[in-house]
Parts: sequence; structure tokens; C-alpha cells
Amino acid sequence: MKTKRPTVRDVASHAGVSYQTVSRVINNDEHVSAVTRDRVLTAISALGFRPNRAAQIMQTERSHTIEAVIFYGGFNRFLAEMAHTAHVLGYHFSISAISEDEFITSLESASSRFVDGLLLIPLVPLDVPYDELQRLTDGIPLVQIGAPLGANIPSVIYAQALGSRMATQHLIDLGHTHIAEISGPLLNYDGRDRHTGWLETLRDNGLRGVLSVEGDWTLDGGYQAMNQLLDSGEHFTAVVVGNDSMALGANTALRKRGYRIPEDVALVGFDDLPEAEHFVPALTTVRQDFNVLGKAAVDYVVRLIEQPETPIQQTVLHPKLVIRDSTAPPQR
Amino acid sequence: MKTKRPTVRDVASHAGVSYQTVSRVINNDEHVSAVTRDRVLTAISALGFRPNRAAQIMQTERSHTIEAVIFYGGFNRFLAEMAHTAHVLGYHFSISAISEDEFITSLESASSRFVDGLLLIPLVPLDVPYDELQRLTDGIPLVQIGAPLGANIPSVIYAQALGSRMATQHLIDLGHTHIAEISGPLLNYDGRDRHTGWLETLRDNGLRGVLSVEGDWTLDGGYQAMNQLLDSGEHFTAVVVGNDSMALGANTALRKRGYRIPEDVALVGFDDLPEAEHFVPALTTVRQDFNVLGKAAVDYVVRLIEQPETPIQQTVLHPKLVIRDSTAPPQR
DNA sequence: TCTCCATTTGTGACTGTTCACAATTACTAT
DNA sequence: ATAGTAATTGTGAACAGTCACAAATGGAGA
Repeated sequence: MKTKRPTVRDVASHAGVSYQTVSRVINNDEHVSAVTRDRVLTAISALGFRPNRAAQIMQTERSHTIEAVIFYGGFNRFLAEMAHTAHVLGYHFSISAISEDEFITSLESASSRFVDGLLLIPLVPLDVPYDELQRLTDGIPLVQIGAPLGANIPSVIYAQALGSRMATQHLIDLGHTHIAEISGPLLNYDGRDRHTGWLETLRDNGLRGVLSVEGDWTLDGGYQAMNQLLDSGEHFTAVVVGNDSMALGANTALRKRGYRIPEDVALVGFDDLPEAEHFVPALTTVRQDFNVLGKAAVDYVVRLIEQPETPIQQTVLHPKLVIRDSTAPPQR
Repeated sequence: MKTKRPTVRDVASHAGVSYQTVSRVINNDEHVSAVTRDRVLTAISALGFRPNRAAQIMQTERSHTIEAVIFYGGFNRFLAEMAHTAHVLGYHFSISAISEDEFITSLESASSRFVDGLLLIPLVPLDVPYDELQRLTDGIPLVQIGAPLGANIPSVIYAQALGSRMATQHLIDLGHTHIAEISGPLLNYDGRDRHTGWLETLRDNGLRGVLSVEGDWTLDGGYQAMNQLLDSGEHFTAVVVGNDSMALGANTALRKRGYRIPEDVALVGFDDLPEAEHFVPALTTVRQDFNVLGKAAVDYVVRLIEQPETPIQQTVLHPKLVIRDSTAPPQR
């Protein structure tokens, strides 16, 4: 039943030209007269010809594919945006969803699949330096999403520490002096940087860190972390929370124990989830736009692919403090 | 600089065997003696050989790739889970993020890329029947996520109408008789089915639909829709909302105008977002697990690929009513 | 020792495209 | 008309695997 698909040679003989001319037409080569081009195009649609991608890839050693390497369980809200941006720029988009121990293997196999560009979305800092990555991938252009500030690797990041500083400074400006923290996992890039931002801002203002509990980014983690803070007996009037999910969990914990927000405890989150505005109270938080991040990363890797002279750089996006109702001056 | 990558023939001469034997080894063919296999394996790692995927695909006409076709702006929380499941089952995962008018083209090109299986995630009902889809894709196995109940197409769905019935019945059981609705877009599969569930349950219980406003799935849409309901002047004590996001927006609208939830107006959502439990009040909603859905779809398409005799079926997953604090009996 | 059969290994052909270069055609200027 | 040049078209080879089949090898039984 399955009839063999037509090839360039079939099209060629149907149009009365050579196979090379057909190849030129499907690759939009300039050097084809309008007349022949039309004839070939007619033959192509008459036969329902579609170039065999595998053969093209084999010959050109390019697949027009960008691959995102993600870790299972990580934060991956930007995938759809990346896929869309890639599509708009004329690239296929694939995802390699791996576990940490498959990381090296995955990168190594990329070149044998002729992936044109890689998007690295690590959960935790990679202990692999950039030139080693380059070697593993056989020089495939690569952009890392999330990296240490100032790292000498093509990367796109939101300034995490800066965001955390803005959040903390906001509380200080409101008059808070006892500011606790629920951090993300300190092994994460983002978790650590946000923690540092909190710590340094307190120090810069002559305050000391009351107490910090490490959470796991989840709602439940935030809930439990807040209970830990409350059980510690330490006095605090505000908490800087590592992300909005944990802030929401923390909020619930506070309410359950009869605390009012922001009167008794002020709360700042991080991310600005779409829902954050509708939390009760509406959450003051630090906004980062994952669509912007995803698009920037794809744009950059495409530039690296198409213009190899593009310099290695780190694009640092600036988050924005969004003040809502979960923060207020401390009560006497 | 870029040194040419080794081929089966290089490995063969290095190991002192024929290229066919090398091919057998990399394909785990039984008919190779342990001794030769070892020798080849040694040569492979000595030379750093990796089989050229493009050449393999060209020859075998299989790419071991599953492709998800998604529409920009759609709901895509299951992508990461799909990618992971595909990976576990030994398939690459790629995303074709397209606009509606590119739909046909995208399907047509799949066979020239030797995609092994397709996952279709439409926003709105497709006007393309299954055998036409089969023709367009040249018979590539295909699973649709979200489809009309009972549709004769390989698909995995959550029983939307059923979920909506459970939500509505729950309100009726609590004693509500005036139950309004904020629906999703009625052009969507899900939006329409949930709407139907609400409508039919009212009818089955001898009640009439007070009022239904069509929302757009978003927080803001829910907010505005609730204001429309309130402005209508109609009397209602409960609202069935098309999803959790809109329910949250509706909740905010109610609070802003001084209504208490659930005392003045009871609210039911749909989806059970992780955050729903932490809304104020905690949201009663209908849970569907997108990870389960994503995994089921990938499992199914892989079965269709590897066991062509697998029958066409529709897997219907059942949502679950989760009762929390946003519903209560109506006040006198 | 010889035959037979099963297992392992090897050879030639083929997949469908593009590259590099050669050959042809068309066009302009003398 | 005629050479010279530019634009267009064609030919052979190559890419790196796998398939189908043929050949060689090994071991068991007569």
C-alpha cells in the first residue's frame, strides 16, 4: 500500500530538468531562471514531493534544530515560548528531558544528531566549565539559562540577587528591622543568589539576619518553613520568601495560626506568578518574565548559530519589584 | 581544526572486522560473538565513534522521535512530563509550536522528517476527520489530547462534562437552586463540554440555568465575568467556574464588592492547580492531573508505534471533586 | 574424517540529497 | 558576426549508514 515517496530525480524527470536544478529550487537558489523554477514547482506539487529531511541533514550536517536540555522536576514554564520563538526563526525545537547523570551523554550525542544549537537549563550549578562543554558538544553553540552573575559563558539570566535586594530594601524602607527569610534550595543558582541578596542588603543596612529557613520551592515547603520560623521563637516582622509558591504556602501557615498579613508579618515573594495579584492579600513580589527570558535565550542561540562571530556574553535581565498588599510598615 | 568524525568503516578497520559487523554491534544484534563484540566496542570508544543519526534515519526511515503539535497560547503544562516519558521510553521529543493556519503544513512535513508518532494538542475542535489526518501524515501514529467524548480517534481525555456535573451536583446537594456559570470559551472542546455538564445537571434536577457568562480562561477574564454576573441583577447563590484561574479572578471580584465566599456566593473551580488549596478561601474544584494525562498520551502513542495492531481507542480519565472551603450550603 | 547445519562474518547495492566542478546557453559589446 | 563574459544547467561523486544475500567458520553426529 505504502507507495514510495518521490525523490528529486522523479521531480527532475517529470519537469524535464536535472536533479541538481530541483535541488536548487527547493533551496531557493538564485541561479534558476523563472521559467524553469515554475516548471519544477509545478512538478513538485504534481508529485506531492517533499525533500527527505534525513538526506538533507546527512549532506549538509545541519538539522535546523534547537534542543533544550532540561532536568526532570525543574522549573520549565518557558518551554512553550521557546518552541514558539524557535519556530518563528525557522528552527525545529526539541527537548531532551534527562536526569543529572545522563547530562554528559546527552550533550555528547547532540552532535551526532546535528543539533544546531543547545539551550541548557540546569537545576543546580554545573561543575563543567564552558570549554569542556564546548568539547563535549563538538562546538555546538550553547546558551545557558540561569548562571552565576558574571560567568564567562553564553547565558541569559535574571539578576536574582538584585531582585532579592529590592525586596529586602523595600521592607527596610518600610521600617522593618527584623527580617527573616525562607530561601529556596541553597544548592540552586537562583536559591543561593536570592539568599545572598537578602543577606547582603541586611548587612549593608546595619541589620543582622534574624533567621533563614531553607525551603524547596513548593507550596508545602513554604508552609512548613513558615511554621519552623514561627516555632523558633525568634522575633520578626517580615519575611523575604524565595518564590511566590512558597510565599503562598507561608501565607496559609500564618493565617492558620492567627497572624495577620501584612500587619503582623509582611511577606515578599519572587517570580510574580499570574495568580500572585489575586492572593489574599495580593502578594508583593519581584517580577521576572519567563517569556522574555525564553525568547532572549532562543534569539541569542540563533545568533550564535547564524553569525559565528557573535561574542560570548551574558544577558542580564532586571526583575521588577511589584508592590501590593502583603507588605506594610511594621506595627508598634 | 574540525576533524572528520569516524564512521563505521573506520571502526571496522580499527577492529579488524567488516563495517557490517560494526553495524550489528551498535544495533545490539544477537549474531555477534562476544569476542568480536568486545573488539568492536573497544574500537568504538578508542575512536570516539558515534553513529550518524541522519544516516541511520535515512536508511531505516525511523527517527525515534515523538512530536507534539501545540498551538501558541494554549494550555501546555504537560510538555515537560511528555518529554520525560518519551525519554524514558527511548524516544526523542520535539515540539512544533504553530499557529492554526500552519496546522496542515506541519502535519504534512512530519513524514518527511520521519517523525514516528504525533501528539495533537488542539485548542479548538479540528474540522479535519481522522482518516484525513492519517492521509496528511502518511499514516504516522497519532494521539489527540482532548477530543469529543466518544470520538473515533486515538485520544486521551479527561471527562470534562462529568467533572462539571460533579461540581454542579455538589452545589445542588448543598441546597443551592440558583447556580450561575462562568464558562470557558464555548468554541473549545473543554469549554463547551464543561458548559454542557453544568446545563444538563441543572436540567436533570429540575432547575433552570440562571445565567452563564463566557470567560477566556484567564484570571482577568474571570474577574470581569463575575462583575458581569453581579451587574446582571440576577439572583444566584453559587457559581460553577470553568477553571481555577477564572475562579480566582471571580473570587477577587466578589471580595472587592463585599461578598463573602462561600456564605454569600459559593464557588467551584476546575483543574485543581497546586495553588488552589491555598486560595482564600481554599477552592473547591475538580481535579485533573496533567502529568497523568501527558504520560498516558505518550504511552499510548508509543504503543501505536511499536505494536501496530493496537486498537484505536479513547482513554477517558475521570476527574475528581475536591471539596474545600469555597462551597457551603446557601444562607437563608 | 566427512557431511550437514547453525552461527557468525563479509560484500555489493542502495537510501536521497548536496557539493564541486564542468558544460552549456544567453547576453552584451565590439 | 564574434568573441567574451555572465548566468544557467548538468554530471559524477560523496555523505554514513543498513538491507539482502553470500561466504566463511565452527561444532555435532555419522
